[in-house]
Amino acid sequence: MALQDMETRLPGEPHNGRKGRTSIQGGDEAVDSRFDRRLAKLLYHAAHIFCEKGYEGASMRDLSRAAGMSLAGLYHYFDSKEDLLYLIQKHTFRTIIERLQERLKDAKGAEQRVRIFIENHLEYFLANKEAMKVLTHEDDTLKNGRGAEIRAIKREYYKICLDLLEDLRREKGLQFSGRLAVLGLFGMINWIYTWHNPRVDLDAGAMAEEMSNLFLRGVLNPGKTKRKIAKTNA
Amino acid sequence: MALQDMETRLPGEPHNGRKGRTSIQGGDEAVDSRFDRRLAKLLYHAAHIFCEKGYEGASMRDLSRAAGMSLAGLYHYFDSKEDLLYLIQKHTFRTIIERLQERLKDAKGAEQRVRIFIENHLEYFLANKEAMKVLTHEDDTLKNGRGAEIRAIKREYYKICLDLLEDLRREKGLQFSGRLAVLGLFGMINWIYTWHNPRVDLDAGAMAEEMSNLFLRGVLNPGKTKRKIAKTNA
DNA sequence: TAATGATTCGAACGAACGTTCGGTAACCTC
DNA sequence: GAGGTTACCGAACGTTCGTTCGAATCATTA
Repeated sequence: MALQDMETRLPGEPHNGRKGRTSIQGGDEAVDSRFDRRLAKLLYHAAHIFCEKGYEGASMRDLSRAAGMSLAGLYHYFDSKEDLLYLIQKHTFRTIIERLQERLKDAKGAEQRVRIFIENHLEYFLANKEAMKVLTHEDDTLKNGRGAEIRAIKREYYKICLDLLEDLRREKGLQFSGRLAVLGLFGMINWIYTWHNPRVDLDAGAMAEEMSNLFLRGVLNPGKTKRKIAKTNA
Repeated sequence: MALQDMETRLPGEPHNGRKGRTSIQGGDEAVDSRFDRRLAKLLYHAAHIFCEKGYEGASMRDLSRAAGMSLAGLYHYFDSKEDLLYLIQKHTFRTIIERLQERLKDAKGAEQRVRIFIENHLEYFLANKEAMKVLTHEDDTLKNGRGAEIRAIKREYYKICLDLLEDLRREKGLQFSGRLAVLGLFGMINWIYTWHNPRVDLDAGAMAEEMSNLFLRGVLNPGKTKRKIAKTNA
């Protein structure tokens, strides 16, 4: 799901005194109001610009230019530049988790579930490169309340992955540090935004398979390479 | 080697009309001039601030405060804020490559050499966290000439790693994509700056061993997990 | 000691920043 | 078509930005 198709803003936190969702009645599928659809387009353009110039380096004037809207007009849709980043990150994170949980529902076997985690991550990552780079690169840009909220979602995602890996460890009777495995895996799959080139590299599915193999072989195989008992080492 | 101990500025590109190294004669070990030592301290403080706030988010006034020098006084030592980032990145990159080549000199066996690569990277990374985060995080911040130069060094480092892995592949008669292996490995070891906590995590040496094991088992073990011929998969 | 260059500074420059305000146009409801 | 809300904009606000300039201080050497 791209940022353009974003769901409506939750009514919990009204914006500028504006109540949450609007235009409920009337048309058949009028779940998203005009407001919500326009906001989603703005978030999409904002993700593009934050991706290109970084959050600090991008200006609201850049966004106004890209979105074809006046500088002042932007503030009808969100409170501040910080709010903008927050909305992008929250939506992106929530969507990738939601999709993951959907896919994990009917998956059996720890190894298979880890594979699904990687595949889901890479598929969404490569299909939404810009928003995912903003999520990944502007990792600790947000401060205070908004920052804490994003960090909580991040911990939730981390925890899902950790649980999957510990299930795998239990199921196969292995020994490895869950924390190190999770973070090593995250490194592999998050680093992609720095190098992936669709004209050179595999597509998401193939990439997920390769990375899954690389990672799972590393985790699954016995630790016979311990230096002290190795005989082939100098 | 930390940024404070940085070598003298190369004479090739004088600064503000200033010639390169000075104060050659006189004292015994006067390799670094006063200028060079002061510049190195400034780069150290700058790395700290760029690390904390990001390049765009950090201001020259922040640096002037941290370094205890007036805003105008800073410009005696470098041309611009961009030059500052360039000097940090170049020195950090050159140093890590230099150290690597030193260590690779007396290393035999492809596997052992890959282990040395990882160990060197992690040791330097964790001993110089701030400069390495600036190198890693502000990856494509520099543009034009300075950016091209840093990118060239990066390619050089990448190439060293790729060659090591392809030696390994040849020596062990394996089959894997060098590009994917290099970038997967870089992901694992560069991602560290986002999570490593010295009070919780292993030190550099132990971390290098764990990551080497994880990565090497993943690369070395046969690809029996191919889905099409696997029998245990659904 | 005079002279020379290295080093540092206060003050200011113009530009760009995020945000706000008052007003206008468009839209929807009655 | 009147009235009220929503959407949008031009212009400006006050602040901060990177950088520069001329002068003052310091160290070194002639």
